[in-house]
Amino acid sequence: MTIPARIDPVTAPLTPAAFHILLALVDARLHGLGIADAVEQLTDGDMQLGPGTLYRSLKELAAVGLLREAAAPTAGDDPRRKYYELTDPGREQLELEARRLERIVDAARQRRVLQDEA
Amino acid sequence: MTIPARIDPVTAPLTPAAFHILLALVDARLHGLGIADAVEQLTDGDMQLGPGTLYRSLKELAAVGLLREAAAPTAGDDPRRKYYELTDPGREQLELEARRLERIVDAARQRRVLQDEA
DNA sequence: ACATGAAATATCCACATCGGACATATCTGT
DNA sequence: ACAGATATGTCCGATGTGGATATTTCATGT
Repeated sequence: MTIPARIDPVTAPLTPAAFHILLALVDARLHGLGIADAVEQLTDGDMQLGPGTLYRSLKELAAVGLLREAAAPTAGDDPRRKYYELTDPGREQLELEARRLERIVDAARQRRVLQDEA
Repeated sequence: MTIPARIDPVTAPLTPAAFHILLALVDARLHGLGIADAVEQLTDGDMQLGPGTLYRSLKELAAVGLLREAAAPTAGDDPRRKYYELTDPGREQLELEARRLERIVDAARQRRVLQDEA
């Protein structure tokens, strides 16, 4: 399973894959492939989760309690699907990581790397 | 040397290490360890470049022309130091990556992941 | 009802990235 | 001259990623 060594809430940089998965689950309960699709849309196609990264990440994120399996949102749903939802710690970590990225973008702004565009 | 496979300007996500190195060089000509220090300050200690990542990244970034070696800024400088400066393509790539990160942060904001703080 | 293709989950492997250990050379201060 | 700090560089093990592949189950057309 290779449980991630760092659950340390202070340093804890989430992997890009983990971050995007959690972000996709903020306001929607989704299943594996639904998450992959959501992530792709969310990033304008920049981030494409292969099945390897996708299911490994889901397994590990569930193992450390940042998300959990959840019941299907609708009744007659495809029973093969496994739905996931964010946990409270998951949302915390997501927020931490988002702030970390925000600081990076701010640093780039301070150095005028992001020019204004039309 | 393992020249990076992707110099593709469209998709081109810079590695975190490469991004921070280029960012550190935006308004300062620095040498290797100086870059590592700058990156650590820039990220509030989040990102610490080990010598492996540092010198490997510098070599590869120079090889693909995103930065170049430059003369020492001051005269009586430690001759062991190798200074680096950004190239125009380097600044372009930096800007692209910064924008990519900005989009991610925006997505997080839209989903109200970043709560206001005091 | 049945065959066919799509959807969904899951595993395996090869590759890229990373950080620390280690090595070597040179500078600085006492 | 000596000791410790500074600086660059290489090597290796650990981690993260994506594609190929496998397997099962669902949905669709005839």
